[in-house]
Amino acid sequence: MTDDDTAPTRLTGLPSWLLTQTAAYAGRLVTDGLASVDARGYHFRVLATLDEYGPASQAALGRRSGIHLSDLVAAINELAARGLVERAPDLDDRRRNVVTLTATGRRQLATLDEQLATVQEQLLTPLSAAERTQLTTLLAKLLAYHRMSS
Amino acid sequence: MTDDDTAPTRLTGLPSWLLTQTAAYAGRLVTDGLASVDARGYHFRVLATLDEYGPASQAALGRRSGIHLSDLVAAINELAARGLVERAPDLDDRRRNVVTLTATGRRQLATLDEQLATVQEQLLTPLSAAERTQLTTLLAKLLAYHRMSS
DNA sequence: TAACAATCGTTGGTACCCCCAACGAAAGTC
DNA sequence: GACTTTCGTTGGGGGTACCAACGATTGTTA
Repeated sequence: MTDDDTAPTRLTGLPSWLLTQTAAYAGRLVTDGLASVDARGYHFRVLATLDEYGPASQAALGRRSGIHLSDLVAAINELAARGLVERAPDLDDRRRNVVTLTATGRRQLATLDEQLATVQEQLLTPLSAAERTQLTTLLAKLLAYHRMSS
Repeated sequence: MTDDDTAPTRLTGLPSWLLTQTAAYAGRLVTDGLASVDARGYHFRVLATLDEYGPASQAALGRRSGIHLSDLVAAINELAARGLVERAPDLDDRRRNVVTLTATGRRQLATLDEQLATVQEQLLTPLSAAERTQLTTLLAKLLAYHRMSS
């Protein structure tokens, strides 16, 4: 019956397959790591963006974090419920909300940073330091290209 | 207002972020490419697995393609509805179904192969030939490691 | 200034991939 | 014969990503 459970070469040869598969493992590690501190990917992305660029409207936040506006609403709701973020109406432009990182949010961000550092180590374990920079360089190149033409 | 729409360095520095983001682009290309010939990822994976290993039970198919048994049911339903696959009860083991690739299915697989080849080209455009093999080597290494310890 | 266009936040829905729990039916094992 | 395992199936959930539409507000411009 040859009941091997190894993948077809049709798949293992495709770069897109390798990418999405490894990304799936990476995603699982990230999701689990963040879940252990009651967070998920969107939360970190929002907090990190706020920390780096300062308070912003949801629209600007979405553009910078790459999160869809409609998904951002729920993410901010969850963050606000946890007291990590504050959402207040913008007095200068009454269409907007101003989202601000709280002190608690900044502490949580530090926790998430640690968690994610651990995850990176788990993810890249089999690679040498040189290989890791190789990988990030190549991925960054791909990302830059596709970010441009979109 | 500095309304740049570029991502925070907090994110761009994380390998897991680079991976999942590039994978997102790759996934979009794959999804669109396959959708243009009325297919999706699971379909290709099933067809390719059948082509390489021959007729098999759904359980074996799931193990080899990495598709969850519960998801495989729907995928085979869709493939069978398109006449690309045949599902017949196994006479030797009446718990099993034997899934077989049809001639139409084999032709469709060829079409999908072409589509995906195009996608690989789109995906890897900014990389040289050497860089492409570098990338696939690194990804394969990561994948092998994480497949083991799971 | 009045009409039009664009932006912002929100809601609700879709798609894909991945995973889990449970079940009846059929096989294998002791 | 009881027990366990496998197989196919159903139903559900979660996370990421996207689209369409809407009221409200702002801007542009004729």
